[in-house]
Amino acid sequence: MKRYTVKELAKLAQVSIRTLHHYDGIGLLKPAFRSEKKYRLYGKNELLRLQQILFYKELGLSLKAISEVLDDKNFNHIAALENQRSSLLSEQKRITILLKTIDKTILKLKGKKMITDKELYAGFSKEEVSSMRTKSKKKFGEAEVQRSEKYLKSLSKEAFKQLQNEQSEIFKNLLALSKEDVASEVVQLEISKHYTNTRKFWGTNGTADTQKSDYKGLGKLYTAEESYCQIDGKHYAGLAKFISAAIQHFAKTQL
Amino acid sequence: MKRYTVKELAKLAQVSIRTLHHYDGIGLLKPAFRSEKKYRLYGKNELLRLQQILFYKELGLSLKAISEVLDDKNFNHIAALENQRSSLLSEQKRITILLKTIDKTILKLKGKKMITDKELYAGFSKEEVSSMRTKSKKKFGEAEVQRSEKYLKSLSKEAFKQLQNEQSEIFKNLLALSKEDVASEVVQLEISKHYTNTRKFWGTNGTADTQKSDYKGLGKLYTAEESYCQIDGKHYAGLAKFISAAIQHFAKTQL
DNA sequence: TCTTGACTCTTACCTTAGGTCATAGCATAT
DNA sequence: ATATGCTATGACCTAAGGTAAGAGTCAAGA
Repeated sequence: MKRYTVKELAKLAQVSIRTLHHYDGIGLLKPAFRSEKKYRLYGKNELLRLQQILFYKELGLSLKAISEVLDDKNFNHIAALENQRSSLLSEQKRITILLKTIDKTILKLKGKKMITDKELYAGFSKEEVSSMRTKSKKKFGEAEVQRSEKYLKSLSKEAFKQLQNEQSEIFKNLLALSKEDVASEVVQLEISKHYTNTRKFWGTNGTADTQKSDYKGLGKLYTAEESYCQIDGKHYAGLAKFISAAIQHFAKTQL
Repeated sequence: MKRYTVKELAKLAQVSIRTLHHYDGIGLLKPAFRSEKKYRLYGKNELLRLQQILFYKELGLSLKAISEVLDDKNFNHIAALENQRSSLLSEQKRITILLKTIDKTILKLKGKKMITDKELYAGFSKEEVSSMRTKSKKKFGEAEVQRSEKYLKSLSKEAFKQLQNEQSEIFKNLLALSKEDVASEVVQLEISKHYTNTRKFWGTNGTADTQKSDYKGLGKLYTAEESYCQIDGKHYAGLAKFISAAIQHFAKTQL
């Protein structure tokens, strides 16, 4: 007769060893017997029972309920299943209602505040954001990118404009500080604001990755395409280079 | 400005006081201030916030997630809602699959073992069982009755036949004992078996109610309609009266 | 004024289904 | 004999409160 150790049984049934310990503890699945050294040893019957347990668990029954179903030979499994079926049905109904509610709420919140794509990319070029997203996809996967995309698009006009204004404000401050050392505290403070603000545009603020190279890349982009750091549509000589240098320093020392 | 104590707020928002304590503890909903004696006092803003909390909770967000949504003014509620929406969608999909699985399993288990109505009422008259159910409904409510109905119908042919056989066996034993005193131990032991078995037919075995009057009613029915206690289709003079008397005694002394 | 009942406070243990250590005993191959 | 791997038990942790104990507080009636 084949005997399984905890590890073997766990692997066979795709559960953790802790789970087997737990089931033993609550008396849901006891080993066929213990070795001399108290090792748990399971047989075919236990494997079978474990599979039944997992089946009922998948259907959402609690371990206690499963105990009752499996141990009461007299009682019929069908009753338990029918019971669970009706629970699942009401849960399904509940979720349907919740989905309707959530959709209505979203519509209401979006209302006329939904910003257009044009407005979305007014602060950053479409290509720039698009490229950032492509890179992000490789790092974080499709789902995460879609999440942030949704976030950006769902920003209200007001919030988006505020972001733009903040960015513009930072540029102005930096312009005023453009005779300072790029490594000076005052300049680096502004850059730190710029970094945070930029990540809000990217929809990646709050994520673990500091995006060091992305941010450095943005700095270089400023020198290559000075139009990106205009202030109120006006160009200021040397500003792009100054900001870019400050960004490189920030990335090197902070990220 | 209106101030609410824990009890008032709890009642207003239909939550427990413990919940308010908890929300305070985790910083989700702090009282506007504390009285001199440390009593929590809430204002309108807190009521409003609590309502928002409950809304999101209803949608299935964790308290932690709710904290984040409500506290990050910068962050948009829509993102959180969209997120939750997709969670709910997959949950709905999962449940649909589970329901299919459960239905298939039920069908398989029932297979050809499902007993027909004809078989179900073969041992007891349809009217009798039906009347018992109607009475039970008043006592226990619809849900409980449906549960037991399911149980009865889900009995396998084998289990059902076994019940019938046991009932028949009891009648035979009682026939053999029909010269004994109805109050004698031997007779009362058989009646006790009959009682348990009958409650299995009724699907009420295991419930708290002893169904004293129902059971006594059944005894009287036996004398009124002797066909109910035939053995293998044969009628035995006086048997119904004997059993009925024994049942009355059992009900009086045991139930 | 004292007492009683209703209310409040904090502290703490309990619930599910295990996850995640820590510590120690056992097994096996080198 | 030792290194590696497996096992055991015990303990603490999670989410969202329920339940209860013990003590302080408040308002009303005697």
